[in-house]
Amino acid sequence: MITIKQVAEYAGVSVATVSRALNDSGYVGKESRKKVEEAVEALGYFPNEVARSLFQKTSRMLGLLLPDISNPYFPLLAKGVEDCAQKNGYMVILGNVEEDADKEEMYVKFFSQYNISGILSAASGKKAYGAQVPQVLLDRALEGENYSVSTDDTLGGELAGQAVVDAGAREIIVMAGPRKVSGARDRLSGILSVLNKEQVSYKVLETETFNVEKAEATAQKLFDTFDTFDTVIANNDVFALAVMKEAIKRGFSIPEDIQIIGYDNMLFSRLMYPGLTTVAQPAYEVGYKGAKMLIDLIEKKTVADKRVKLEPELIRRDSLR
Amino acid sequence: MITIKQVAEYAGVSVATVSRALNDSGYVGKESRKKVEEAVEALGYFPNEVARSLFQKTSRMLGLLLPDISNPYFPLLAKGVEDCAQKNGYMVILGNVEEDADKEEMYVKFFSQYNISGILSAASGKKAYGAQVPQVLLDRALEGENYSVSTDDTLGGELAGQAVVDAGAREIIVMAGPRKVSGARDRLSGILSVLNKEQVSYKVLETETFNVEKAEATAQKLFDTFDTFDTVIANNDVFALAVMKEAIKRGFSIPEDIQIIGYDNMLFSRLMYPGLTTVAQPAYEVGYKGAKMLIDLIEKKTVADKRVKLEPELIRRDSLR
DNA sequence: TTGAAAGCGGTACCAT
DNA sequence: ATGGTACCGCTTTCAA
Repeated sequence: MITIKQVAEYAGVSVATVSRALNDSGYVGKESRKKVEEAVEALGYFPNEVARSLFQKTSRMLGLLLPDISNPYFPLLAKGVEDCAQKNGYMVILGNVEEDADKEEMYVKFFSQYNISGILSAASGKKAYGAQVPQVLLDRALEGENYSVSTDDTLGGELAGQAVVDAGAREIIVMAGPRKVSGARDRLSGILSVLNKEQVSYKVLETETFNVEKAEATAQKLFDTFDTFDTVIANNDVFALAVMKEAIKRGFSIPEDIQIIGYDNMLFSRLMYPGLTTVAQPAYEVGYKGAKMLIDLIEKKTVADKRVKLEPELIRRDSLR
Repeated sequence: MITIKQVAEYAGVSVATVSRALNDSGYVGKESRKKVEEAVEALGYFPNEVARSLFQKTSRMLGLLLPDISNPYFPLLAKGVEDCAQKNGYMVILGNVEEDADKEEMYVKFFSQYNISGILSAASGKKAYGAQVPQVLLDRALEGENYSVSTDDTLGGELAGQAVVDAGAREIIVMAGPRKVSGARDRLSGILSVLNKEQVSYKVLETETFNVEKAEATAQKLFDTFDTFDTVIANNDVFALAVMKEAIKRGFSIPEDIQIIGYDNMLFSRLMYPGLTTVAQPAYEVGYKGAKMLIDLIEKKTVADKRVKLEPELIRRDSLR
C-alpha cells in the first residue's frame, strides 16, 4: 500500500501539502500542486479511507437495514439505494434484520463502530438509534420527527379497492397485513374506505406477517375459512400468486369465478398467466430517493420535505374482470 | 463517543492494560481485569473498529460483488452470505456491478480503501484484483488458482436433460445462456450430453444474457423461430415463466402440448400454476458456504477444498408430463 | 504558501 | 503483570 508520506517524498513536499492539494483545502502553490499530481500519478496513490475516517469520525458508508432480502420487493429497493449511493461515491452495507430487534440493534452498533455516516431503514423503524447519525426510513413511515420516503399506501389501497369494485366485485376478501406495519394499516384503511363508500360486502383476513414462506398456508386458510366470495384483494403479489394457485387447484377459474388483485408489481406478476392486476409500488424509486435524501442530510444540504410520499399506480392485467 | 482512554482512567489502569483485557492478549491480572470490566460496563464502552482497522490493516468487512440484485437468484445468495457473515461477526458490503467491468474495478478499489478483509464475487470473475485480499468466487467457478463455491452445473444440465427425456420429449428447444458464463456452458453441455446419448432431437436457442428484462422478448422469439417442438429446457425460471405465458397465450396447454423445465427453483416456481418443474440451485448455501470459506481464508484456517461444488436437485412439479 | 507536529482511537513492543 | 510510547495514514491547526 502506498501512503501519503511516500507521495510527499516523491513530490519533494510535505504531507500537509499533499493533503491540501488532494482535498483542495487551503493554499497550494501551482508548482506544488503539479508535483503532487505527478507523484500521485506515478505512484498510483489513492487515499486510505480508514485513516481519513478515523480523523473525521465519519465515512462514505451507508447502512441499509432490510427486513428480508428474500422478499422480492427489497432487492429492487436495495438496487435503488445502491445506484444512488454509488453515483455519489458512497458504499452500502447490508443488514438483513428479519424483524428481529436484537439483530437490528447489533447492526446499528456495528454501524457506529465503523463510523457509518447514515442509516437507511426499511426495518421495524424504531425511531432514533441513539440518533448518532442521520437516518431515513424507507417504506415504513412513522409518526414524529423523522425523515422518510415511502409509498402512499392509503392511495394504493384506494386504487386496489376502486379497481375491484369497478370490476364488479360483490363479495370481497381483503387480506390485511401485519397491524404493526404502518404501510399495511394505511393500505387497509384505503381499501376499506372505498369499499364502505361503495357499500360492497367484504370480510377481512388477518395475516400476521409478510413472510414469504407463509404464503401457501395463508392461501389455504383463506379458502378454508371463507366460502362465498368472488374477489380477493391480496396482501402483496406473492400472496396473490399463492391464492391464485390455490383457487385453480380447487377448480375455480380466474378471473371468471374469482378475481384477484395484488400489490407490489413484481417481476413475475407480468410474466405469469393470467397476468396479475396489481398496484405497483415504486420500490426502486423509494430506494433511490431515500438514499438521495440521506446523502443530502449527511452533506448538510437542505432537504425540502422530510417525508416524501411516492405514488403507487394501478397496473391492469388479466386477473380482474 | 467513549474511548479506551476514558475506560483506562475510570478503571485506574493504563490503556495498554485495557486493550489486553479486552482482547485477551498478554497478561492481565485478575484485579485489573475486573476493574476494566466494571469500567466498560459503567461507561457502555465498545471499541472503535476504524481505529483498530487502521492499525491492523484489515477489518471485519466482506465485499460482495453481484451481477444483478434484481435477478431473484442473487438475493437468496446474498442472504446466505449475510447470515454467515453475521454469525461470525463480519459485515457485508454490497456491490451491484451489472456486468460492468468499470464498476467492478471501482468497487474493488473502494474495498481496498476501506481495508476490507475479503471479497466474494458472483460477478464476472476476473481473477485476482491485484490479489490484495483473499477472495472466493461464487457460482461462477473459474480455471486456475482460486477458491470457489458453485453449483455443479454439468450435473444440473444432466438432471434437466434426463428429466425431459424421461417425460417423453421428442423435439426439444434448449435455451443456452451466455457463453461467457461458465455455469451456462456447463449446463448446456450437461443437457446436450444426455440428449445426444438418448438420441432425441433438439435445437439450441442462444440467448446472450440472463437479464430479466429480456425474458418476454426471448420467449416470443422462441415461438417465432421454431414451430415444431414439444418441450423447452429454459435458461432459468424467469425465462421458463415467460415461455409458459407465451405458450398459453398462443393456445398451447402445459404440459399436454408443450412441457417445460426451468432452472433455479425460485420462490414463484412453487407458487405458480402449473407448478414449474425445475432444477434447484442451492443459492442460499452457495452464499453461506462461500462466506464461510472466505472467513476461514481470512482467519488463516485451513480450507479443505478450494473448489466446492454443490449439488443441484431436480424438483418435480407439474410442467413436465 | 509551506511544513512541523498534534492528534483521531486503538495495538503491541519494550521496559520495568 | 503493568505502563509508556511509537505507530497505523490522514487532516488540520499553528508558526514560520
